[in-house]
Amino acid sequence: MNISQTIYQDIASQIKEGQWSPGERLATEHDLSATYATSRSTVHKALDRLSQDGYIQKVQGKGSIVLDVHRLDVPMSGLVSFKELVSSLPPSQRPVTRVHELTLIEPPAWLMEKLACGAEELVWKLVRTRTFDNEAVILDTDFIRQSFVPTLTKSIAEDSVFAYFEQQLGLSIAFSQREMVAEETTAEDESFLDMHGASHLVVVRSTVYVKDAVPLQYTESRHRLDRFRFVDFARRTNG
Amino acid sequence: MNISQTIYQDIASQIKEGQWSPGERLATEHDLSATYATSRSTVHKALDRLSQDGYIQKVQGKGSIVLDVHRLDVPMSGLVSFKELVSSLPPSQRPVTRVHELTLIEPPAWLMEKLACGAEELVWKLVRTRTFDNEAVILDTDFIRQSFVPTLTKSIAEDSVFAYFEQQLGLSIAFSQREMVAEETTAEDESFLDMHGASHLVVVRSTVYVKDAVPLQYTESRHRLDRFRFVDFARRTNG
DNA sequence: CAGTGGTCTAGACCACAAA
DNA sequence: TTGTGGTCTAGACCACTGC
Repeated sequence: MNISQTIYQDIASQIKEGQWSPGERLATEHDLSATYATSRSTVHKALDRLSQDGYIQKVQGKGSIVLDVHRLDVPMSGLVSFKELVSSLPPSQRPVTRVHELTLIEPPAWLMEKLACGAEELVWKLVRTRTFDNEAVILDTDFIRQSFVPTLTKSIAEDSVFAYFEQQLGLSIAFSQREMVAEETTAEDESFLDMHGASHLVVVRSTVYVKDAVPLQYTESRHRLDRFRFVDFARRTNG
Repeated sequence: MNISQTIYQDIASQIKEGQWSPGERLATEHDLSATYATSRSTVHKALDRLSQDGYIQKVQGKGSIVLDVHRLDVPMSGLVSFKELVSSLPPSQRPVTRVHELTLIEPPAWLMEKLACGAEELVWKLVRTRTFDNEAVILDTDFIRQSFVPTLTKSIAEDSVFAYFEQQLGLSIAFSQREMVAEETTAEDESFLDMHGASHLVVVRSTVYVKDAVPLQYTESRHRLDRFRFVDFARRTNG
């Protein structure tokens, strides 16, 4: 763990645990560099990230002000896997994941373009529903390149494919591009989800990349409108 | 303008203009520091931001790889005002903004909480619709603290309130918190928007803060489903 | 092995806030 | 005026890539 990361984690958890009240000022960068026996640049970098992530607000000439962080809602911004997201919920509210299809397919043309792969390369097709309160409300379809993920099982798919990628396969995710739109309900939505006659749902389409900007996975996640929620934090950057 | 910002802008515009193909490698940080007659740290910071914003992917031991940036869609991520967002569209597709209400009100309790203001402080209520292709599809309601914005006129509201805040009042926005959900159509939506009987819309609620984490404005933006679109880029952070 | 980015240092000067 | 964060420097060592 970096010095910078350590400082970030320390202060972030202090703020999350309520050791700082909103409006209070953190120790100065100068003092923190002494506390952690490091240079001010290193402290500066840590506080920069805290500011980017909404924990503090830095004010030149004044100091670093602790913000109100009851944004424990759904931190869907950033790269958070479904499993991580779910583990922040109380057990009674956790969803059930059901695997409906797990097959190797030959990618159609549109998918070959999304995944930048050839026709000879097989792709895992994974269809899952997420059930909350006995109602299936999210339909996820993943397409994963077999050249990166040779084997995939139902039990992995019921748990977390990302955890499997990172911990078992050593595949580390570099970044993702995501798009959200609302679309009309299809027959497939009707058959997998408890739609109660709703005419639309929110569709999140994303491509996940490993390093070197190589596409690993393309996912379409269809959410029933009343179960959709997205929270975001945007800062005005200095540099 | 910073050295770091200059480097960022230079390379970002080169990539946007297509001077680099996806997959190409930028000059090394060492070479760039010579080119811009600066230190490697400064170049490093600039490339870090390019990587955060999805222009490049940095790979240790290898270099900085240019990514595919046809994410010219709607860069709603980050702090982009409606006016900035619109100016990226061709004139034929630009919306018409109509001001329906511009009044000073006494804030109700829920709003006093959102804006952290007292009952004696008046608040501007601004109701606007955005019309695309002769259809009103977005209904925006803004609540703005009069203590920060003493005067507000219809012509400013038809243009851009953010530009007015920053350029005329010297109020600089520090950050914003935003939430998106889908909700049922109300009678007010029906009266202001061309809903064509749609039962739901996407509601984006946001609070905009100036420095010191002081709330300036609370906004509710209601989008007809078929006109809603959100694009996002998430990187896996290193530090 | 050489070359790359990742991190860190010890110090400098500047812009801004508060007294 | 003092103290804060913002930026930058010149250099160092490390981790990783690719030959």
